[in-house]
Amino acid sequence: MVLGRAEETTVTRPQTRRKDTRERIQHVALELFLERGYDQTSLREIAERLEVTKAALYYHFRTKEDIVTSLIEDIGRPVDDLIAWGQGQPATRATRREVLRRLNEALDTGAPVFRFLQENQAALRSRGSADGFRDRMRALGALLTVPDAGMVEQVRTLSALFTVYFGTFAASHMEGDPDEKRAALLQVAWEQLDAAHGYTGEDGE
Amino acid sequence: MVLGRAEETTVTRPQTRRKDTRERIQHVALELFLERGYDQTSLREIAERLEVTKAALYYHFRTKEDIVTSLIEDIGRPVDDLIAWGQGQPATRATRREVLRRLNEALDTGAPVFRFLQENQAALRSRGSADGFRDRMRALGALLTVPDAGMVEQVRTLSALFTVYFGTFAASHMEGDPDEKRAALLQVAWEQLDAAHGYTGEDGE
Amino acid sequence: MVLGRAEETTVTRPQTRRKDTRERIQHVALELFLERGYDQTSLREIAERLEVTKAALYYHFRTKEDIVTSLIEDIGRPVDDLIAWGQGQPATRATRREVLRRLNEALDTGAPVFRFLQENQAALRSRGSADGFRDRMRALGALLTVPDAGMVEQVRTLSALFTVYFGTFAASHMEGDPDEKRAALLQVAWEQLDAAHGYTGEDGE
Amino acid sequence: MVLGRAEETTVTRPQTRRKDTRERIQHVALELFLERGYDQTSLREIAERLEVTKAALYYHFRTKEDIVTSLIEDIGRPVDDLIAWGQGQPATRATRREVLRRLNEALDTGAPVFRFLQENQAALRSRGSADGFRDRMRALGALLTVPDAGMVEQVRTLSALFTVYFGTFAASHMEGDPDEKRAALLQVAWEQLDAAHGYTGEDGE
DNA sequence: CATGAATGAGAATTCATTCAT
DNA sequence: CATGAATGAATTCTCATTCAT
Repeated sequence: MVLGRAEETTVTRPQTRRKDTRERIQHVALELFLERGYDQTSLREIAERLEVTKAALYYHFRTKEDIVTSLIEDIGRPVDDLIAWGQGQPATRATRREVLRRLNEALDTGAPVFRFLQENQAALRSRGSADGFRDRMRALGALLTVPDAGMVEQVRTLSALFTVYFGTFAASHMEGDPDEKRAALLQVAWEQLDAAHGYTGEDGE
Repeated sequence: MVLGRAEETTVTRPQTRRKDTRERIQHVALELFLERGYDQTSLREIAERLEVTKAALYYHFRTKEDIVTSLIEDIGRPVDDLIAWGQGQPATRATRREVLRRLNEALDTGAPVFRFLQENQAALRSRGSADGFRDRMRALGALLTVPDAGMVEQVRTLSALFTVYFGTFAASHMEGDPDEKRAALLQVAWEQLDAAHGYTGEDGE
Repeated sequence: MVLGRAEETTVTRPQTRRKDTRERIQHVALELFLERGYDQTSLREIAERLEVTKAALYYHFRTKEDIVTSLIEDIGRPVDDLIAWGQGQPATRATRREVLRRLNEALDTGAPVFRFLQENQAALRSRGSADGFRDRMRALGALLTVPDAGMVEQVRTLSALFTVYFGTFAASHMEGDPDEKRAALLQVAWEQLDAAHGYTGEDGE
Repeated sequence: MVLGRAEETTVTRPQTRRKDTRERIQHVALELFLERGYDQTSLREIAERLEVTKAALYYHFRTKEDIVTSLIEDIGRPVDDLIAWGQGQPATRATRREVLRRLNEALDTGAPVFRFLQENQAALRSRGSADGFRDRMRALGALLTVPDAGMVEQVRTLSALFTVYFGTFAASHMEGDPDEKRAALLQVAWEQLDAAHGYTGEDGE
């Protein structure tokens, strides 16, 4: 988008030994993984779009899976941090609201990778790449509930999580201002959270 | 060669196939697609698990994609019916509740295929197999909203749909009676629906 | 098409679905392994010389190593039989002589495979394919010695084994009648055996 | 070169390389060639075990084959000297005995390289690296025979050579004192030599 | 209905080698 | 002396698909 200007003059830079090849690979790989799916995306395609050779990819990543792993790590860390933070806080309404708010925020940044994980679950499962991810989602869920919650309360909590999580993906297909949409997701999720915990607005926790 | 005659008395089950082979293929294919992902599942594996040859699969299905298509059709029809029914009804609270109730029900039966679609989105997209599915989800969403709804109301509707849809998958990992879980999902989704439409329990629509 | 009679002159029979492809692969593979070494021989080359596709090889053998394994088994069995036979016999001079005689004979038939094993030891070791072979040689050696033999006696026995074994390979580069060469190898080996066991021609065992 | 000053105080051994890097490469290469075979050993592995980069190897050796060539030359020269010496001597019993004695000695020193050549014959043949070696063995054989020898005599000579040559490798797997084993090999080989030339211990040559 | 044999295309990966710095 | 980044060519292997029998 804001690239523009410099773009035009550079036509023949394939030879330019770049520093950022590793990141460029991650970027293009994610792009293609989203377009065509993980399994459908061959390293040849990634290399071609980058105008390097397949072997160059192998200089930077030991395997195809390694590329995916590096991608996941980048977004896994923020979520891990969030979980760690949440576990260190008292289990209050404020904490739960903050957890959802931060998740809502993290999803905004890492949306493409999250979507990739979401849409390629089966492909990644066999490779164990995304298994850690499922655990993280469960940990987040745990932060939002109370242990002795009834089934309906649990579902309401789950529902709040889904609203933020899946809502982010669905929202990208909806019209409207992105920030406004995000805010709406969070608001609704918060309502569900309050419903789950029987918070009516009168009594605090 | 000299089979014929002895056929009926045969004790060795290999012959048990015959007419229902087509369904057995669908069954095993779905099983493997869920275990290892669509792309990761080769026809060889399907054939092996069925104890037939690859070539035998080609007698029943023209291509690998055909298998998936047949699978989707089986569950697509119920959803199509649901959509058609919904579109023929007045846009009342009762209709919307019934739409969710039927979806909740349909998911119970067709859960494995839905999950397969869910987890293999990326793999199927390229082949156009599941695109029709996304459309169906959108059509369902449309049945639940009103045209001039605000963003928050839309999100609440979406949230209701997610609760039923994703909740079904998540619930399979939760402990508790399946029927009770299903009922809880529907109840929460209905609440969200009412919230989306500002229904307070006093005035009907 | 016009196969039958014309068979001999046929130039274009690639399409003919043959029965003996498996054996033809083994044959050509061994040929190439001997010419260029195991690692240097690619499946592409084997396929080309056979005028089939690489994939055809994989129909008949699961891996490249499997080809080698199948080759070794063919000659391993005769040697195993020989060892088994030897172990069932009393440890007399006659038995030892017979062991060498049979080895001399087996080598004549399986010479190419033995030579292949001999010249590709390092290449095969890592794959564990030929390890069983080393064991067999040792077992043969054991059949020829007595437990309490002195070092010099052991060396003489070893020497007899080497004469038959390595002599067969070296002999192929020497001029002269093959049968006569084989007989000479055996005669010398027998002499060494007698020397090893202090047999002078007077006293039997 | 410009290292100098800091040189002495260095504690971190990585620098310990320097001048002897070439030899260290030869050493590690031989080690790996023996462990995994020539073709199976990649320059990457050699570099890794040496804790240098692949490119560093190329500073010392033009190609992978050059490494092997340098290795062979190191042991080829002693054998060449031995051949030259033998050819300059009268074809007496004493000369032949001395040839075997020196070979026995040379094998002791250069055993690993000899073994490498022995176990990688096929891999090296295609590259012509070891062909010179086969010639050398033949030249040695020629030094031990007389031109008009009968077949059995020739075999006995060959046998003497094999005893020293292959015996050295086999002996490394046998228990006992190395020097004693070597002596035994030479003794037996000498006996075979005498047998080949009809030397009974009465009449000299 | 089903199989045995085969193919053509393409995948991931590895290797020896190069060269600007 | 040595490295980091890259390449071109090859390799093993897998897959969906075909077809004569």
